[in-house]
This record gives sequence, structure tokens and C-alpha cells, in this order.
Amino acid sequence: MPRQTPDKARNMTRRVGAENSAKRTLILDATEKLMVDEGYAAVTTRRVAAEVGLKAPLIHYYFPTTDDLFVAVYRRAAEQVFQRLDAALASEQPLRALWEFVSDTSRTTLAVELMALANHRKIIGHELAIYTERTRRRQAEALEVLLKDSAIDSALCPPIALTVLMVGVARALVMENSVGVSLGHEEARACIERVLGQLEATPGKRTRRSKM
Amino acid sequence: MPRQTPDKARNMTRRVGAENSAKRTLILDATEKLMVDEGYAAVTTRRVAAEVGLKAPLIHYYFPTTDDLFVAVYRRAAEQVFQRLDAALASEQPLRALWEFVSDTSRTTLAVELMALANHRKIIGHELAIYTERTRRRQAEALEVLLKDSAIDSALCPPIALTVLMVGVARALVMENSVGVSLGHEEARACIERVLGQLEATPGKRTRRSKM
Amino acid sequence: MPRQTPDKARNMTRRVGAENSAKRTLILDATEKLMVDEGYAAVTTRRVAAEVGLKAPLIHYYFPTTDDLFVAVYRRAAEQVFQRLDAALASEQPLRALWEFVSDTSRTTLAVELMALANHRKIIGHELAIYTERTRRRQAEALEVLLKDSAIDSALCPPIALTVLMVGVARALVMENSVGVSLGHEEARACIERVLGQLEATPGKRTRRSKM
Amino acid sequence: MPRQTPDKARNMTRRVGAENSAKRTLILDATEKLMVDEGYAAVTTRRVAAEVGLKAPLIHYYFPTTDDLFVAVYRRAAEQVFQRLDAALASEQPLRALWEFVSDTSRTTLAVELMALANHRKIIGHELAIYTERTRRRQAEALEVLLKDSAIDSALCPPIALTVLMVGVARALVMENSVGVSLGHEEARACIERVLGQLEATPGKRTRRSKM
DNA sequence: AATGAATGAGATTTCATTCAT
DNA sequence: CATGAATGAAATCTCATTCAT
Repeated sequence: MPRQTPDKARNMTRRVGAENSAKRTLILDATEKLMVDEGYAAVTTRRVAAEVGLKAPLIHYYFPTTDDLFVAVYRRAAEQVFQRLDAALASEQPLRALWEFVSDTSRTTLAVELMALANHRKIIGHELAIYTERTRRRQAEALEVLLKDSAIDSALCPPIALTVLMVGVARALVMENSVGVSLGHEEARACIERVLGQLEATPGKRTRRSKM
Repeated sequence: MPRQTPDKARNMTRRVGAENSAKRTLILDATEKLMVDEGYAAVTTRRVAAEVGLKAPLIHYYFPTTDDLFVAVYRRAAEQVFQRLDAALASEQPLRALWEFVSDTSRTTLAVELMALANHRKIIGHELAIYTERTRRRQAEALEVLLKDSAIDSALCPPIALTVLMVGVARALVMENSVGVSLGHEEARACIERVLGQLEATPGKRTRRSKM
Repeated sequence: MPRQTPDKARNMTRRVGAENSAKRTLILDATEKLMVDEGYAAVTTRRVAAEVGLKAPLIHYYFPTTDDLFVAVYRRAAEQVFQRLDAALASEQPLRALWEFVSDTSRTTLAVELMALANHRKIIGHELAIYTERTRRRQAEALEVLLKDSAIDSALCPPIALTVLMVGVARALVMENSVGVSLGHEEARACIERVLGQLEATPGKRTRRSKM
Repeated sequence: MPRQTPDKARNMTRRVGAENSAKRTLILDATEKLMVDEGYAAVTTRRVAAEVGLKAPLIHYYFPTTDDLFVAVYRRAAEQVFQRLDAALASEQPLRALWEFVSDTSRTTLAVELMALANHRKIIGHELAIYTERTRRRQAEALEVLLKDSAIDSALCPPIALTVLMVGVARALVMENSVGVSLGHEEARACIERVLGQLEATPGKRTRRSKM
């Protein structure tokens, strides 16, 4: 596991390599892949360097501390999330797109790893919190519009609760998958999709039934 | 983070200390507390030893490798889970008790940590998978009985899916909490409790409308 | 140069090896020798280990951080200083013995190195300050008695000033020596010894004239 | 601490930047300030560069190796010393001026740092030795004239010894100051000034007494 | 004259584990 | 049971320096 960055190193200038250097991107790619495939604990200077075919100290040239590297990975991912989220919400079947989005395996795996990481790295934790709340709000707003006159009873389950539930379930499925558990997953997915289908099927009116 | 057990050490005889030694228990308690409070990465031979007031190598007397220690923590927790799960399902308001059980903070935190750990420790991963599936099946069976003729339409959402959803949401809430995110949590909890209330309120009958 | 100890490591348990272990002593000896011969900057885990024929991490077993090592060297030296200082002051010709003591090459070299080190290591600096003042007071008290009715005019140059001057000159000679400068040293030493001779020659009385 | 120059780099052409470039001067200023404020160990390519707002490799353009940088700092300081020394000796109260000169804090701090540095850098050591002896000779000559017929008995304490003592005491005061020791300093200074006063007060003759 | 990129070498420290007692 | 001692392996980070541009 990446040993904690000694405090001494913390207040140095960050982000040394040019923002768009090809190598910088390569390093981020490799780190992300490592996190998804083997967990954040597999991310060490050496390992990343080996993965990209660079020498270890060069990693530090681009990302002075390992935290900087993690933060960079996180920020890049967050950027993409916002774009893809908007795309999903603007699509034909926004609900379904949203679900597909939050249950996208590799993206969610990364999110889960960052969350685990955040337990030990205050900086990550803080950034993650801000971003999570931002995303959540965005989703809730979108849902508010989408479900305004749908079958769902927003007194029973307001949009923001809905996003919490969706995201939560998605994350759990991914986590379990990564340890090889899949019992009930299919049923859960089916169930969710059925509900979504019902919701989307009743874009307009007064269906008395189907409440969630 | 607990460095990976060197392969050299792998084929040792396991479980040296007597199964019920008081110290063994102390070590397990300390380890569990560490995992819940600071994450699994805080668990190192030294740290645990310091916590219990013992010398590091003694930990190895009871748990030859750190993996053994984790496995033992896990197994002990799993035992308790089964007992408490049974108690919950046999209680007055089994649904509500079940929800309280799966969303119990400290227990779930431990579960999440073990899950994160499992990413890097095959042995843990394997044990975890077996146990998770066992618990799930048990829950599903119980739900099957409980909801047989309740309001819920088991075609729409079969019991096993329900346990996946409940457990997933609970875990997500705990994880987010640990990084300081709580936006929407209250709403989500309220929503779930409302649904549970509805289900329990209709112990008998023939509600034609399927609500989830 | 020994890189600064990361803060993280600071509040761990100190002094691990038994106080009187033979190896502990060996390590201290080697460190002290290194400091005297090549300066404090030559003290690195590796170097010390090589010098004693041990493996580098073992140094950390006895002295968790390099600061701990320096502090231990310093404390041991300080102990000896007090003993030898008392012996000197109790001897036949206390003034001369004192001068010989403060101008003892290897001891003073160590002191100078510790002083240089203290510039960068707050802990050392603090300990050093305390000890220096303690020694100084002890010397001044002794001089007070010794010179009570000697030729020296304590209004012109009180005992405490005298110790400052003696120690200062001695240190300067040693420092210069270590860079190969010796011009005027012999004359300075001779001069000091002549003054000391004069002072000791007039143990009693009546020099009306104040000489320094 | 400035890591030792790898031997590989040793036989390069030296002094690349123009002797009087403004940036060269800036670099020297920054280095000197660093040495005085934080000790020579704080002098690293990066640190100096940051201080002047330049990029690290540019330092190497002006001073191929770090040793070259130190030597340049040293030489520039030495130049100034000679000029100020001459001024002091030509002043109204040359003795007092000399004392003020040798006990000037920031200059002496730099000298002490260079001395400490010299322990580890042969080149510095050598240059330092030459310069120290030159300065010493110059001071001794001046004192010889100044004290020719003063109260001081040059048989008891020849001029060259006197410079050694003065410089030594001054350096010691500065060093102790930097670690926070000041016990007895005031008394020592007072004592020295009293002696200087006495000496200057007797520009001419016939005091047979008052020897130092 | 200046700089982004790269790198070899090395420093400190942590950790799991073994071993002899 | 318990523990002091020892150690291989690795992780993070720093630094002086080179090189191509």
C-alpha cells in the first residue's frame, strides 16, 4: 500500500509535468487501470512506473507525492462523470440511461476504490465528498423533472432518495462482483429495470398503481 | 496497509494459539476495532500489538500470518451475524429488524472493510463470497415466508432481489458516511422505512396493486 | 545527510533495544566516531550499519528514527562530560585541568558537530541548549571558588564570562583544525596557558593589580 | 544536505555564466541567505532555484556543480571581508572596529556554516584554510602596529594570538546563539569591551601593569 | 540563455516474519 | 508462552545532474 506521504512533502508545488503531456496521461491511465483491476493498494510508484515502462522517480516528477497522483486520477474521473451524466440525462430514456450509467462496472469500481482510499487519505476524502454531493444534487434535479408527473409518489420517495438508492445498489453490485458474489444480482437488476420501465412507460398521467 | 504475506510463509501450520485463549480474543477485538475505526490498512502486526499491550511477534504466535488474523476476524464476525440474523428474523417486526440489522453501522463498516480487503487477499475474498451467499440465501428464505401474502408482488421483485437491494443500500450509506457524505441519506432511510411500514401493515391480504 | 524524520514517525515508542545492549553501544560508538571523523552529515543509517557490520534496518530497531540516534549519542556524551568536568575541577590544578578538558580535541569536535546538527534538528537544539547552560553554570560556580582570591579581577571578567571565553576559544581552535588551519594556534594556546599559570601561581593574595 | 557531487561531474568546465550576470548575483544572494538563515544543509539546487524564481537546471548553468556554487559564495564573501577588514583597521578606533567586525552576526554565521560545510567538502576546506590564514595574517600585522606601545605585553600575548582569541570567541557566541544559548554572553562581551577600552585608552606608554 | 524531461543513486522508514532463547 | 533480536523486501521521496531542444 502506498505509504502515507510524509507531511514535509505536502506543501511543495504540485502538478509538475505539463497538464497535457502524453506521459502524464499514460501514468493516469495506468494508475486507473491498476485501481480498477487490483485495488488502490496496488498503486505504488514502482508498480505504476513498471506498468508504463518508465523509471520510478519519473512518476514523482509528474506527481510529486502519491496523493497528488490519486487526486489527479480522481479529478480526471470526476470530469468525465459530469459529462457522461449530462449525456445520460439528455438521452432518449433518461432513467434507464442513468441506471446504466451508475451501474457501469469499471467506473463504479473506480469510485468504490476511491472511497476505500478516502478512508486513509484525508485529501481524497474531502474532494470525494464535495464531488459526490455535487453529482447527487445534479441527479436529483434531473430526476425531479423527469418524474414530475410520473407514477412515482415523490412524497413516498423523493428524487434525492431515489438517487441514493440507485447509486447505492449499483455500488453494492459492483463490490460484490469483485469478490465473486453474484447471487441475486440478476434478480435485483431485473427488478430495478422493471420498475424503471414502469416509470418510463407512464410519462404522463394518473396511473393510480405502481408506486415505489 | 498490511503488506502481502510473503509466499515463503504461506505453507505454515495455522492456528497455533488455543482457540479460546483470552489473548486470542483480545487480539481479535483490537483488530476488529482498528478495522472499523481506521480501516483495514491500519492493521499491522505492530499496531495491533500496541493496542493490546503485547509484543508484535506474539501476534504471530496466535496468527502465523496476517491473513490468518484477518480470516479469524472475519469468521468470528460471520458467526455473530448468523446468530443475530436469526434473532432479527424471529422478532416481532422481522422486516424492520432486518433493516436495522443490515444498516447497523459498525457491523456494516466491518463488512465493507473486509470487502475492500478481499480485493487484495484472495483467501479473504473466497471466504467472504461463501459467507455472503449463505447469508443471502438465509435472508431470502425468511423474506419469502414473511412476504408470502404481503403487498409486495414477488414477480416484480422477488425476495432475493429485495435482500440485495436492502444490503446494498445499507452498505452505501455506511461508506458514504465514512467519507463525510450524508446528502439524501435521511430521505433514503425515511423512504425505506415507509415502504417497510407499508409492507408490515398489510400482513394478510389481497392487495391487487403491486407496490414496491 | 540524514533526511529529516517525517513527522509521522515522531510519536512512536522510543529507545527500543535494551538500554545496555552491547550492539546498542557499538552503534553509538560508530555514530560518534563518524561524527568526529567525517561530520554529522556522514551519519546515515546505511553508513552506520556498514561501520558496525550490521544490516541497515537493525539500526532502526534500536533507534526508530535518526533523530533518536543523534539524541542518544548526545545524551551519552553529556553524561560523560559531567563526570569528567567534576574530575577536572577536583584535580590538583583545576584551572589547567579545565582548560585541557574544554580543549580536548575529539570531545570538542563532537560538541561542534552536535551544534551544527542542532541548526537543523530542533530536538537536538533544545537538548543542547539545556545541557550547555547546565555545564556553563557548573563551570562558573567552580571558577568562582577557585578564583575567589586569585589575581583575576572578577569585576573586570566574572567567572561566567571566563568560561564562555575559554570554551569559545577552545571550540574555535578545534574547528579551525578540522579544516587545516593552525596559524596562531600555538601562540594562542601558549598565551592562555601563561595566563592560567599566573592565576594558579597566585593562589592567595595580594596582587593589587588586576590582570586578565 | 547537499548530496556530494558525483565524481562523474567533477571534471567539467567551470564557471559558465558570465561573471557579472545579474542572475548570477541573485543566485549567490539567495544561497548566502539560505546558509545564514537555515544552514548550509538547506542549500539544494531546487531550493535555491525556488528562492530566486528560476528553474533548477538553470542554477547548473551558472554553477555546474553545487560545490562550484558554494565556492563562489565563499569567494565573494571573502572579497568583502578583506575590504571591510581594511576599513575597520583604518578607522578611528581600530580595536573596537575589529571586534565589531569579527562579532558581526550574519557574517560570522556564514563563516561558521562554511566551516561546517568544509568538513564534508574538501575543496571548500582548502579554500577556507588559505583565506583564513590570509585574514589572520592581515589582522595580526595591523594589531602589531596598533598595540606596539600599548598596555598589552606582546610577549605574554602576541598579536596573532590575540586575533585567534577574538575570532574564536566571536564565533562561539554566534554558534551558541543559533541554538538558543546565551548564558554568560553578555558578561563575556562586556569583559572583552572593557579590555579593549583599556587598551585603546593607553595609546602611549608606560603602563607596566595591565597585561592580558 | 533557458527549460522540460529524465534518471541513477541513495536516504529514511515500515513491515511481516523468523529464530533462538 | 513469550520476547528480544534480526532481516529481506519494499515503499516513498529527494537530489544532483544530464540532455535535447
